[in-house]
Amino acid sequence: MKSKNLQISPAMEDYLETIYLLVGERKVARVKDIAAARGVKPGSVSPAMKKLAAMGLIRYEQREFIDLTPEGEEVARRTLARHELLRRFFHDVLNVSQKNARSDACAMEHYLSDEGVDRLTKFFEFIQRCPRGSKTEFLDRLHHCPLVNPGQPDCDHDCPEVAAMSRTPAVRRSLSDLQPGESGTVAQVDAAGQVRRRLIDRGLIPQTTVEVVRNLPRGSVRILVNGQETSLTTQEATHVVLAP
Amino acid sequence: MKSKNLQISPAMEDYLETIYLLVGERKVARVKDIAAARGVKPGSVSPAMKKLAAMGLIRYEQREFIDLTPEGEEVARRTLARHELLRRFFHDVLNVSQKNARSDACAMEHYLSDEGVDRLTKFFEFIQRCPRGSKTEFLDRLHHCPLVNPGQPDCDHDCPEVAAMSRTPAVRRSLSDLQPGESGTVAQVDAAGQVRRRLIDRGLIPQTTVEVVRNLPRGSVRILVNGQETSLTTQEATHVVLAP
DNA sequence: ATAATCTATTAAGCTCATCTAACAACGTTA
DNA sequence: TAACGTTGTTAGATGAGCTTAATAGATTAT
Repeated sequence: MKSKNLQISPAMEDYLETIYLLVGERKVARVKDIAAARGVKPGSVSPAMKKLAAMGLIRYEQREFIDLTPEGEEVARRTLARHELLRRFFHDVLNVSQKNARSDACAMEHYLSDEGVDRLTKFFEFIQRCPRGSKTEFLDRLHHCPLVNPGQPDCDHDCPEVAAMSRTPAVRRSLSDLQPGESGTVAQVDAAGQVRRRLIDRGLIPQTTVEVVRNLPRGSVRILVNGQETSLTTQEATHVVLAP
Repeated sequence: MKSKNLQISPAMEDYLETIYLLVGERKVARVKDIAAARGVKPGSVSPAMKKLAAMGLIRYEQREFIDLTPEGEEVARRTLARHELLRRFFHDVLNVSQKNARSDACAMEHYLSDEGVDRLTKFFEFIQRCPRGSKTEFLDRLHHCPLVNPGQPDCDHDCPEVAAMSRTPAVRRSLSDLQPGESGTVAQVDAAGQVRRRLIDRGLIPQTTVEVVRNLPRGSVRILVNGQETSLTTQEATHVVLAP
């Protein structure tokens, strides 16, 4: 009696999820289909099925159709629920492309804690029910806010921030305005493409505190982010908008 | 010249991140410290350091202090930025406990796509800059909304939803009100603890369409969620609030 | 019924990340 | 300088998950 039942691994969860979906759409799951769906070879699937059968998660007789036990179905559904939750968050809330939303969700579904599931669900409940958080009131603003998405039409014709921006576009404090020793809080990374990525990758994300350590020759600054020093060109620093 | 430089693995990213943090707080990273920080044995660290050195990501002479190369530092910082982004989202936005926010972020940081990073950053920029999305206007409401967090004081004394709720608490349509053949959209899972988890795990998350297939004896219903059939007790079904 | 074809299983071997346990280098103290 | 304790390295083993290639069972066509 060897109890190998420590924890179910991401790969095994994926197998269960795949079987669940296959049974749902084609009534039966065969080794070949599972292999194709997961992008692995059939030779990998057989031993995995044995294992799942030994764990009591699938019903599996050699060379027969594969089906989930109630326990396996529970795991599959739970995994799929996490997947859907994450996929929707990335796609519907953050506007990430379907493809990336799906693949991000696919990898992260195995790691999201129960508490995370619960709170993410609450988030959707709020979006759905609070009039101030509802689709038009929050998601549309998020997706169309000209402060964050340059070129978008004004989300709200009485938004003071947007008005301030269009009247005096220069009224903003950026990282390049700080003197050595001064610090501020990042409000926005006002750049796109490579520059944006580079700045974000250095930890310059909103609500982070950043301090200018000293100015370097050749138009660079030495900064302190998350307790670590890095250098930035002054050019790059102008794209880091600070909170007032 | 064997090019083993396919992709950097999660474990290697973790090593780089750990070294980065150690160098930041103690100036030096030693094998022992890295092992302790990652919760592995020193015997696992040495070969990993060899590998990272071969990839040009760390500077490493046997038995000497370990340091990141500029390339390694870039990877470490990028990983850490993802970590912070996710951690903050879970903790600050979703109110997940520090502990879970950290561990969720720690596992997911390796899988979040560039697009996900970008959009999550945009989300924070919006929260920070849009007056309607700002801390008081959005996060506080999210965290204190009595619609979603029972027992919280009213977030806003003229919220029509909350008013409706307190005047006529029975005015709501739940899954148990549907007849076989009818369907609806989940707005909220109005339950806590085990019941909530069970319902969420079955895919009953907000914005999901659910159809009642038929009533079963013994007070159960057969439902269709995400193209799959499941059963629920009528008791459980009453906790699934549907959108009007 | 038999051959051809498809599908599933098995065995051997690979990579990754880890462990344990023996061993080597170094620094400190006696 | 000799001995000891700390730290780092190495070798060998493990386990998960995968591949490939050979083999075995089923199904279909002739």
